[in-house]
Amino acid sequence: MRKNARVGMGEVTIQQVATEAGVSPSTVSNLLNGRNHRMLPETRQRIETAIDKLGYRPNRAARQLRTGRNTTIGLVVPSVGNPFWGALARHLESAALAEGYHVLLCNSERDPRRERDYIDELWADGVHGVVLCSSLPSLEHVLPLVDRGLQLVAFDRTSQAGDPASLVSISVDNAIGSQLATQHLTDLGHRRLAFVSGALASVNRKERYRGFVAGLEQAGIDPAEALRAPTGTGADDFGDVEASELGRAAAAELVALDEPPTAIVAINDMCALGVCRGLRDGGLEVGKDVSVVGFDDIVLADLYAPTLTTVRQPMREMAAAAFSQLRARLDDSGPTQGQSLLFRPELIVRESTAPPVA
Amino acid sequence: MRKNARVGMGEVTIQQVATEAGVSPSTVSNLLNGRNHRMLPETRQRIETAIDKLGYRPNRAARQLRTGRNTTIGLVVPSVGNPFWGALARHLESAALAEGYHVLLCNSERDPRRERDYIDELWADGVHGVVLCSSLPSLEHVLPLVDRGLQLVAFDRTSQAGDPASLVSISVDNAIGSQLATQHLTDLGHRRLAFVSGALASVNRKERYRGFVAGLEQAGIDPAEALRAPTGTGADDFGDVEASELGRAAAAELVALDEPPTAIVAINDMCALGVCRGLRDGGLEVGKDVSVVGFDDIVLADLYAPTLTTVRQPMREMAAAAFSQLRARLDDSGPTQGQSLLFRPELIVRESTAPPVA
DNA sequence: GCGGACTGGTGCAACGATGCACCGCATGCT
DNA sequence: AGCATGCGGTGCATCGTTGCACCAGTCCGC
Repeated sequence: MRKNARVGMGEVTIQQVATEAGVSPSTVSNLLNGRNHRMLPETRQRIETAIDKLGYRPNRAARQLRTGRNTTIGLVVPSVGNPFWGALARHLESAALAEGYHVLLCNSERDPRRERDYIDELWADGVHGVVLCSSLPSLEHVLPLVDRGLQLVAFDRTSQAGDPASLVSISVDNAIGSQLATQHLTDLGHRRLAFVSGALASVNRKERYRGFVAGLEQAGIDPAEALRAPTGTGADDFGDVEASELGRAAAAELVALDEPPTAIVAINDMCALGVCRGLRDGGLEVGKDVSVVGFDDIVLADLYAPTLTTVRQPMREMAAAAFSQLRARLDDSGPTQGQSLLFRPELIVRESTAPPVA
Repeated sequence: MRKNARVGMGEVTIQQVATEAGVSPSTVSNLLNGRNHRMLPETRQRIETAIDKLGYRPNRAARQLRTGRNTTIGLVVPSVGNPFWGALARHLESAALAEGYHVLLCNSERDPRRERDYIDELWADGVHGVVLCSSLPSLEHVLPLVDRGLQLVAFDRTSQAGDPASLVSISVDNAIGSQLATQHLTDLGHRRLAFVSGALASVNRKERYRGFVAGLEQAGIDPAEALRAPTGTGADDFGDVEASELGRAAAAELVALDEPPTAIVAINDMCALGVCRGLRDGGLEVGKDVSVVGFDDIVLADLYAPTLTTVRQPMREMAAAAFSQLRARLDDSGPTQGQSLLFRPELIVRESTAPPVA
């Protein structure tokens, strides 16, 4: 038996496998790492039998220490409590699993300091590839590690001028998405629209607003006449539940106007759900008195009452792309050039939008 | 400079710090591990300066290889895409972070094989503590590793007779929760209730049903008269979005009855949302014609229209407990006894429940 | 019968951090 | 003088895996 005294400790080592199979550890290692071109089939067989019998699993820490490689990637999101990020986490993990990679989960809670600390920790863990969902316009807080070789994929954030050269950016085309949403509303006959969002602090929020404006212009509506809510939102309006609270407050504001909008474009689905709630509080019926469009197409969009018209982000594909980009850079270890992937959004029409009543 | 040729590789070692500070690696290690009772303040200072200057972070792989310890715990959930599990992931990660631990995320997608493979992988990674959210009544598929020393916390699953002795179970008291929900409905005057759920395959589903029955009995209603939907649900009805689909189908069934129920207890919130949708499809108004109660209190319960009356699970506290239990067992490395923690659920009354119309 | 190639493996020195055993020196006690 | 004790550190073997360098044996060609 093993000499280790602790209850049934079962860390089987390559050495034990080697002994069991009557070969040297090197040979076992060779087999494990596919260097088996010059190995007798019977030797191979013996080793495999020994591995099965002992239930051997290579120790990752030792392997990583030796090779410097590893099969863990980091995922930094504002909060997995938010269904949108939850969906990303799920699909990313799924893509990673298919290639034998693992995902280390980090919730930044939208705190830049936490975001940065996490990336430091990941680096210390030997994680060299991270999918970062940052709300911050600048990535300078992680630049030192990128210089040291950290591979970074920015998700839900288009690339910016100051970004590191090696950065990969993955995002839906926010402007187009918003424009599709807006166009859908104007096509239905709406002329009095409102855009609901917190401060346009992040890149993609700005883009979405840009798409909204473009959509209006296309329909011959003066963007200056369009509404923005909630007003006086220069402050920190981040958060998840908060997004819906914000939508609700915005809706309350809009309802109180002399001439309320007949259609509302919300910055995302959570916000849109809040808007719906706020409208209902104000005695209006969504999908009848007022139309509402969201963004993201989270699971609940199709569950809500009324079901929510929204702009879908192809999450599965985007997550898969994030992983494969990361993986390619991790493997080749060559100084690959950064790039930007913009996915095409899709308008999903449901019940929350309809022609204006008047 | 460093001899490593790869672009600006920045893996600073303890040796470099030692050289920089003019001491031996052992001394640096001593400081790092709090063995600094016999160290000149100035020596300590020199080392700290060197660490800062070089931006040194201990290599976890090396540390783990040497000590056998590590600060990563595993989390296996059916799917983080589901807001309920997303919330758990978030809170668990938060509790772990506070103590310097990390969370490795695994989506089992409710596949027992995947669940087991993941736990194997985690073990190979040197992860000795796992929070497992299994839908399976039996844990035998992970028993071998538990015997080898794996610390397991079962979440959202009360302990069972066949469970390993060291297992910690954390769950809300499902029976009480369901009973509270049912009692709330009978207090409102409802006499004709239905219970909506997929197959009562898991432990907590059975418990919830038991609470429902208990609630009925308490109100002097014969449980035999209560309805169950959807009918003929012996099969696999797992999944997330599926839960809502199931609720919707069940609602359709119930609406079609000669004497439809006036109140519905759903197995969880996602299911309840589906029920609401199905009722709406059938022309009934939730919170007026029919009352609906959910379970979990996911974020969307308070956003839905109408807002959902539900039974809240104290997720933050439960997640914190899961982590601290795990941590205690990981640190002491003593053969701690297993235990079962049952949290008190709380009924959250919102708009989806009201007295019956008739 | 000697160089060269091939075959099926093995030896060994790392990777970076750890922590026990131990060191030389000074001081105290009897 | 003789021994213990405290101080501020250091030396070294070790964790499990890896992969280059190397080896002994056989076979071939000239």
